[in-house]
Amino acid sequence: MSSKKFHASQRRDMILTSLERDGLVTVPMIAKLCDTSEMTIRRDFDFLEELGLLARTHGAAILPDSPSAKKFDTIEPSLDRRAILNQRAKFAIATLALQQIEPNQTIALDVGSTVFALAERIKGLPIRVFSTSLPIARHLGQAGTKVYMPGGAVQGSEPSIVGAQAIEDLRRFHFDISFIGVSGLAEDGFYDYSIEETEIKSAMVLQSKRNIVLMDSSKFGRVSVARISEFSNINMLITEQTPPDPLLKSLKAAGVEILIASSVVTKMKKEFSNGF
Amino acid sequence: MSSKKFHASQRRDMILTSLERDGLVTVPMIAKLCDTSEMTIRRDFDFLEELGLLARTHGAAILPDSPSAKKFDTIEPSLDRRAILNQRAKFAIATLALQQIEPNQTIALDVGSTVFALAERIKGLPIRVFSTSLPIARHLGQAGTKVYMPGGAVQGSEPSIVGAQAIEDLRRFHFDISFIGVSGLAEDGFYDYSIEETEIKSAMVLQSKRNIVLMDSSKFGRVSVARISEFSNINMLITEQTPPDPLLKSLKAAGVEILIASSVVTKMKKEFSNGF
DNA sequence: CAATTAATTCACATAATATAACAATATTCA
DNA sequence: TGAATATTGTTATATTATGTGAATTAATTG
Repeated sequence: MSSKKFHASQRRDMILTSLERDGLVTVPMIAKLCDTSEMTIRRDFDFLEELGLLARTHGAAILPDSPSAKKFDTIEPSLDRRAILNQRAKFAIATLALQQIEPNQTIALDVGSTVFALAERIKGLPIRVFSTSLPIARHLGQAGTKVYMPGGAVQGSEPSIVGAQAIEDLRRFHFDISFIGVSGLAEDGFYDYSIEETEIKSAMVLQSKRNIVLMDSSKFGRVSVARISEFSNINMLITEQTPPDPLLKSLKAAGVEILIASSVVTKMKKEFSNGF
Repeated sequence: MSSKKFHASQRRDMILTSLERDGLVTVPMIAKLCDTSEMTIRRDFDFLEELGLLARTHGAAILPDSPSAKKFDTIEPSLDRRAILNQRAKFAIATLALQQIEPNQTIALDVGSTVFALAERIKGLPIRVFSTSLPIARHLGQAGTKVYMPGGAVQGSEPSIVGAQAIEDLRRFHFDISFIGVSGLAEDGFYDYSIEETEIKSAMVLQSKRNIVLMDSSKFGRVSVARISEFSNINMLITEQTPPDPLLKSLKAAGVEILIASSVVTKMKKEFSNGF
């Protein structure tokens, strides 16, 4: 009868389909289904795990615990991957960040995967959102939350709006809180590796009552190309590990409040503890 | 007997047709079908991959994870599917559209999957691009082509910028050509199903020397909520099938030039026939 | 906590497929 | 037409995917 050898892509399709349907697949299951050796299926599992599309356990493969990664595969691969990496930490950071927001405030969201994690949790809330990030605007727009963007240019690796026009547009807005993503933290301030991005971020900071930096600990001590802001303009830093001593001292000296997010996932009664 | 050899374009057509039908084609399959060597088919696969019409894997070729489809629609798989099916038509339309562009022009790109197909082919060219579409801006930005966007709001199902601010920003620009995507064509003009979108499109039309509508034939005779423009403002319509008679007559009466894209895949000497 | 069993990894053999270089053929165009 | 160009076919070589069985690791149980 039909010689039923499938190609790699077909097998992987079948794996993902079964996985979505049943929530769990075993190696022998798929091996029989595809009429192939178990080793091959194991290698397929490895491959799909690399992409974050499934998680392996002993004896089976299950859905990955990455809610954002899978559903929104419109996200840029690079961002996508970064987001998966420290997803737990980012989620915890976003949770703390969320608690800083109050109803009917106007919030500015910068670019970056950590800020994106916050955007994911923000949807549907009664707030006004402004962002320079294309993925964030798109994601929230799709979810029914209106997002305002400045005009300007999209250019370079980051999917965000930059340039003189964007900065000028920004000046017409005022925010209750800006959430800033950064790529470096040194003793004299926060850094980013793109000059265009830092210009925007700096402008954003100036238009906000409060400025909160979101960063995961991997960026501690990293100095990038350009400085976004001195510590004195930043009111709060939310991260998931205590910064090393010299940095900590500088931050505290400048009056930056520091929140450490515990990555332990706790169940919350409501989406908010602050009365939303 | 009929061991007639096919021409390259015929083979490529057969490849794409098989691919659309089965979702996967192998080199030996097509080689037998076309009575030609496997090497030739591999070269055809390479060629079609370059154009983004298929994706190669070891041992087979599969549907590309259609950038145009995926990026436009995060949730609905059925829509996704349709986009893949019409991909060839969109590609052909985009090819003709490309030939309307000349070096150093300023081009406005509207939203929609057909316009996105054009954006995909535009990258790297020496032109200035303006767009209200988030996916297009992002895609081109990533590819190194700078894109200007208006400020405004992102809201609703379409990932694009709309609203009063966007329209105001638009008025400061002037374009050599606007490429407009539409969702309906009736005897009295072009239509779209979102009122916000039509406002933007109309504004865009007013800022352009030439206006070119890109649409595939599935939209013929479909009337949506709001009219974008009368025919008289549109200079050209590019599609892949001749519109039915009443429409055709109205279009011609209004002086709209009509280009019918042939979906036969042909090799081009250069990326452009118009001297780029 | 061994002892057992199942699952996984590893290393290697083999088959399938891809690539590169060049020869042969067809096509184009002056 | 004949030279120039592009396409196709052939072969040898490299790369990749898969299968097998032994060695290793993790879970289970008495």
